[in-house]
Amino acid sequence: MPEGHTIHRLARDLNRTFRAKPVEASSPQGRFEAGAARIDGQTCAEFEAWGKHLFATFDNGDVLHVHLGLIGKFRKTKGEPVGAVRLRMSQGATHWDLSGPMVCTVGGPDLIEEATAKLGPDPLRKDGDVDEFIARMRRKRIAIGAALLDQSVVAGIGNVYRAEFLFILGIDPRTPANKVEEADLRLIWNLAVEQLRLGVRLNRIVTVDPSDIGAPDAKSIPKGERLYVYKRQGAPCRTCTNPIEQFEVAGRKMWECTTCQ
DNA sequence: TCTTTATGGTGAG
DNA sequence: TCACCCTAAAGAT
Repeated sequence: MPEGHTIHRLARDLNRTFRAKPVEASSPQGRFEAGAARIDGQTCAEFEAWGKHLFATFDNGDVLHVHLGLIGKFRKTKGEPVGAVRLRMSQGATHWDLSGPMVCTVGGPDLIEEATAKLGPDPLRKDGDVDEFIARMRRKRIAIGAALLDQSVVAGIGNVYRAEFLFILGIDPRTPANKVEEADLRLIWNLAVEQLRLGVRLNRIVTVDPSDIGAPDAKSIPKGERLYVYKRQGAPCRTCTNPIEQFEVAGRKMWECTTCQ
């Protein structure tokens, strides 16, 4: 399920299957027949991610653009398609099935530039720039809790990470973005780099520090203990035991500990 | 077997 | 701010 770490992990895994190899493409569901036909038989140059956007470039310059949205999935399988599969990409007996994407289009070489023009820096990309992040935050009067979801400010953070980052750093989500200290913005960026990288490695979001709950490492933390505040309304804060509160920021559910933040 | 929810985003009013 | 899009899994009955 997709925040930036999911998409970067997908790019990595898809490259292992398809990079420099010819691709078979089809649309079992039938809603992407023309697009699938256009890339069918082409050789994949590379998959790459920018924030929550995923791109595949082919040797002839064509580009596949995928955005999973809230419910999209891109899964590896050896079997027949299950459910509504918009796009199946195959290499030998290995298939990758895409279902429920918000965006699935094929275009020319300019597609990547067009799709990323409005995106802010991505903490997982080599070209991700903390000063650009700070500059974009400086221009925002909206709450920091809303700004972290704004993909034109920073690309790849979603509803789980924003709640968790603000808890970890003890920042009130309602603080206007342009009033957050530059030092704190730097801390947010650095935390995003660290946490999203961990998310890619584990292929899941784990923000809790293992030592906080006596676990040997992040990978071994059981489900239900991996997050500090997300979806934990009423549960005791892992730091101060006060109940976590739920409210809304930018039209999305948000959780916080009013004592720690 | 229902209904609800979801780690996202757009476009209309 | 709201309706809406896409799909599947989890939760309620």
